Formats: sequence, structure tokens, C-alpha cells
Amino acid sequence: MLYVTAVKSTSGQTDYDPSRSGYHPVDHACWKQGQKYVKPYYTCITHISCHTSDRKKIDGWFPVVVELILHTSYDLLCCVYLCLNQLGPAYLGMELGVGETVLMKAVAQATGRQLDKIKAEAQEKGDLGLVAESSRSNQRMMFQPASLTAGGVFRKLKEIASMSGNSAMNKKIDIIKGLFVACRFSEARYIVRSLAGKLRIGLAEQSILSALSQAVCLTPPGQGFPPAVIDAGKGMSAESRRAWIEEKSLILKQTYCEMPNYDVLIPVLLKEGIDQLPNHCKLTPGVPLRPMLAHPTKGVGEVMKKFDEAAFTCEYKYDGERAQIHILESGEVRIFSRNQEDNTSKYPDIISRIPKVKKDSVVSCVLDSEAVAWDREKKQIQPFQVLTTRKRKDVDASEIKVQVCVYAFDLLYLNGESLVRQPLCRRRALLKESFSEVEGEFLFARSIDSDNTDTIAEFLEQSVRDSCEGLMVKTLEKDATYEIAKRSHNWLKLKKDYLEGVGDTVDLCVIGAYLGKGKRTGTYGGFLLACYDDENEEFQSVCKIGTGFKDEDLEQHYKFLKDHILPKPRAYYRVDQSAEPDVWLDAVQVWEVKCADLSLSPVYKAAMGLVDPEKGISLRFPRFLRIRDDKKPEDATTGAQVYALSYTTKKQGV
DNA sequence: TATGGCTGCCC
DNA sequence: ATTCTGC
DNA sequence: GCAGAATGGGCAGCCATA
Repeated sequence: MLYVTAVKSTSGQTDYDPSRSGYHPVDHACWKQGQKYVKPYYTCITHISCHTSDRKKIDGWFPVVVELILHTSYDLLCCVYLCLNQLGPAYLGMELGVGETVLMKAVAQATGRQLDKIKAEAQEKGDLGLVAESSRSNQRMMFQPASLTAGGVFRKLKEIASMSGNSAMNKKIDIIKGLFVACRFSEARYIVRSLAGKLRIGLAEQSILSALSQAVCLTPPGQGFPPAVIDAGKGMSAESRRAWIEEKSLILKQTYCEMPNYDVLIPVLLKEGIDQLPNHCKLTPGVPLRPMLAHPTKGVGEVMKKFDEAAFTCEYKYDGERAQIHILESGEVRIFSRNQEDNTSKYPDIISRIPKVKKDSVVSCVLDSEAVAWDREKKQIQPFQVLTTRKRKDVDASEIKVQVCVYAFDLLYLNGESLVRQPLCRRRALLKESFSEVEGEFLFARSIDSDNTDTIAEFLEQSVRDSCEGLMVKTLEKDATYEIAKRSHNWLKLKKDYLEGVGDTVDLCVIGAYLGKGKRTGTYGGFLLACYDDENEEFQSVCKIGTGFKDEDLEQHYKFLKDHILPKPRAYYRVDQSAEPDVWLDAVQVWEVKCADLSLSPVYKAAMGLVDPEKGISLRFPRFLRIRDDKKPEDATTGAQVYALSYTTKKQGV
């Protein structure tokens, strides 16, 4: 028999719809008393997508949570992970090892269609998930496979992640094909998106946490079944109800920031309740916490306005890698990345220097710092691009070629006590009391506590001269805690390239375009840019660009450029195969583009031969500013000018 | 055993 | 990383 | 201002394949 996965409409698949008004988590659940409770996969993710606003998505998802609270906490955990598209906490390092390419192969095999056809259709639809959903499986089944459950899908994803070694890819593809065969409704769409790493349901971490809070507030766990209280907010005014949920939500969010592990959090939330959560899940050395991030700022004036009268400090913004260094009571040291990945085995050199930089008073702590490449001979900071060449796994201290200096700027935990609710001035004082500096190994981030505009502007200049990216600006007392849940971007960052009319801009010619995905389906999502090399009379690729466009800009570009499509590239285009665009374009328009830096590139061709026989120059963080209608393609920035920019400003990668 | 493509993670 | 958009 | 989703360069590590 031929099993057909294609079902266009998602309506009418079942009466189950937790997002409809008047939904009752007992009476209307997709489960009847006496049955073994199993959460179907499609009821976990599918229906969320039909909601338009975030608020509605949360409102639509929370009944699902309520239902799960009432039944099995394991399924709740699976649904949370599925909706977040995570396999587990980042520091456990589970990864699928599956991307677009492998997925397309799997879709092609499962449907018996040509890989090229799948590719083309995915480009046209801007979503491989939609292709999988609308394709018929060619798998011949003796029996129709059991329908997918949330737990079942989650276990399969973990199984895929666990595979390594010989022919692992084929085994992964087999599992994916097995999932496709069992897909109903629009499940294949979400399976594919999960595997591709972009769920795009308009609901992510913050909304999940909000929905979880709302659910445990209104339907407290642990009531037994059937529950006496379904809506604990009944009778409250809409306003006080909202405020109450918001308040409880902050508890969950703050706890999550300090213990970002749902495996731990969710069972405790269900057993102990939201109020007790902070008593059971605390900031713990050995478990990474979410780091404070910074908002970009367009100048000292904006900093002054944002921080108003509050006292603040300006620190160098070092160009390295965030390193959250944990010293456990046992003496063990662990190092985590900005995204809570475990980098401990990457930095044996940092670990071995901890005993000499920490004071004896320190038993346990969590440091916030930046690890920066350091040239020991010249005693100077090295560019970010040098840092990235370090080995990442199981590094042996004796084989390290790129040394690092740690620039510490915060202390979040000390000797059994969390400092995240302390103001920065106190945390910084404790940091300086607890550690001593060693040149080239461990230093405190350079800072000044000044509110003088000129002094700050000069400090910004100096930071750039000292190989930094600019400044981080942080209040010292007012709103100066490290409470990520209250404000995750509580610091300001000030870089020269944020200033209007300052920083490097180049005028580049559009020579190709890439078809957009997701919300950019139907227009170009990115473009290939080139400089003009007057020496060889050729256009040399410099970078791709995909940000800085208003929606309106994208529309305009699409309409204008469609009349300049070429069947094949001009003979005088220099483009690496790996950057080949979906659509070649005639060199007719020049764009002004801003960047933060220049880099030595194995892919892009600008200034090739000038800077290196094999490598060209590319841009770091390129973004679109505007069309330069006043410039002809031959007036674009030249390869020589790009080269000049790279060394006159002592740009780092080059 | 060497290489090249893909993936995930830094920024 | 940067940037834009809807709320 | 927040949350989410578009998109950038470039590296090591891993796997498939020559």
C-alpha cells in the first residue's frame, strides 16, 4: 500500500484545538480518562503557527502546557524542547549534525524525487519544510506506522545527535526517512524545520517561559486528577490577573537565567511550584548562567541620555571570546561560552593559571571575562581572526600556538553567594579584591568612571588604538544588577562603526543575488557584492550582504534588479564557487555598505595578489546603508582602495 | 591518507 | 554579529 | 523596548569520498 503524507489543510484533522476560546484542559483534551496519556506530536507544535501575534501564540500554547501539567511531566519536557528546538542544555553539547544538505538528501530519498528538484522547490518556497510536507512519500509500508508522539520525535532527534563515526550520515538519513513515513497533517514541515535548526513559529524562549508561568499560575500542578482549580485567576480583573502572572513569570525567567536547564527546572516547577523555584534552583558554579548583553549605541550623546544622571563606567570592549570562568569548591575550573557551551577543554592554559591569579580567600566563584589572543613576544593583543584558529577540543597545554590573555570585568558569584543582585560597583570591588593581575595572562578590563563627554570620546579613540572594538558602558549603582531576566541588554556598547558618518564605508557593486527564505520568500534574501579592480578591469567579490534593508528596500531591489539578470556571470567577474549566487546580475548599481572591520578571506577576491597571492579581503559585519545612484559601477571602491583601507587603518585581520 | 564539503559555533 | 518589524 | 527572525565572515571538527 502506498502511504500518503500529503494533507494540505490542517483544519478538520481533529476536534482538538487548545487555542480555541472556551477550551477546557480536561473536557477537551485529546485524551480520555482511562487511556494511557501520550502527547501527539502535531498537538505540540503545529497549531501554534496559525496564531498571528506573539501574545496569541503564548495564549495558544499555554493550554497545551496545562494539559501536560495534568498528565505527564515527561511529555511537557519534550514539548518544551521541541518548541525551543533544543536537545538539552547547551553545556551538554548535544548537536544534530544535520543541515540543509543532508536534509535535502533525506527528503529526496524519502520521496523518490531528484535532489535538484527538491533543491529548486525549496528555493522557490523558501522553506524545505513545505516541500517535505507537500511531497508524497514513496515508502511502501506493510502497515501504516504509528502516529508520531512528542516524546517519540524528541527521542529520535536525540538519537540522531548521538550518532557518530562511519556511515553515521546514512544512519541519520534513515531515521529521518522513518519519521517522514509516520508524518500526518503538517508534521513533516516541522520535523524538517527542527532538523534544519530554524523552527520559525514566532514563539521562542521568552514566550515559552511566559506560557509555562501562565499555566502553572492558573492551573497549579500537583492537584491530582481531575484538578479542582483550572483557573486560579478567576474573578481577578484582567489587569491584576496580567500583573500577577507577569510577576510570577519573572521568577521563572530569573531562575532559568541562573540555571538554564529545563531537565532540572521543569520537574522542580511541577513539584514545588513557581514560588519555591528559586529555593531549589540556584546559581551554581559548574552550571553556566546567561550572560549580560549590550545594546548598540550611536554615540556618547545617546549614552548620556540613556543613563541620564546615573553614575556609570566605561570599559574597553575587547575583541575576543566571552569566557565565563567557574571555580568550584572542589577546586575544579570550568569555562563556558557566551551561549553556555562548555569550553573547558579548549582552555587548559587559562585553567592552569587560575591558582596564581586568584587570592587565597577565593574558594568558589564565577567570573565574567573576555579571552583575547595575545602575542607574548610583542606583548600585544592579536586580532579576533587569530583567536579563532585555536584548537577547540581536548587541547593539550603543550601544543597551544595562540596564547590568550583573560580580561576580567565582572564577578557573579563568590564563596557560596550569588552576586547577581548586587550592583556593579560592589561586584567590581569584590572582583579586584579577589584576583591579582599578571601581565599577558590575567588583567582587569581597562576602565574609566567619567561622565565627561570629551573624556569618554577620547577613551573610545584610545580603545581602538589599543586594538579593541570600542567601549562597554555600564551603570555602577542604579539598575546595575546582573539580573538578565529583568533586562538582558542592560549594558551599552559604543563602537566607532555605530556612529553616523564615522567608520569604514565602501561603495560596492551588486553582481548577484540569493533567493530569500522564510519571511523573505519571494524576494532576494541576500546579495553578492564586488569591488572594481581598475588594474585588471574586473569585478572582484568582497562579501555577501543580508542586513540593513528595510522591507521596502528589499522590494525595490527585487523589482529593479530583475531587469538585470544574466544567464551566466560576466567574464570579468571574479567569484569563488562557494559564493556563487542563485541569480547573476549585471553590474549596474552601487551600494554604500558599512563594516566593522576587514578580514583576510579564503573565499573573496578583493585585492587578491596585493595582500596575499591566494587570499582576498572581505568585510566583517557588512550592512546595507543606501543606493549610490550617483556612482557608476566603475566608480565603485577599487581593490586597491579596499587594500589601502585594510592597512592604513591597521585593520586587524589583514 | 589526503581532501573537500557540511555543520556548528564564535564573532 | 547587525538590523528590521510588530506589538 | 522586547522578542523574534532575517541575514553576514570564518574557523575547527567531523564525515564521506577520492
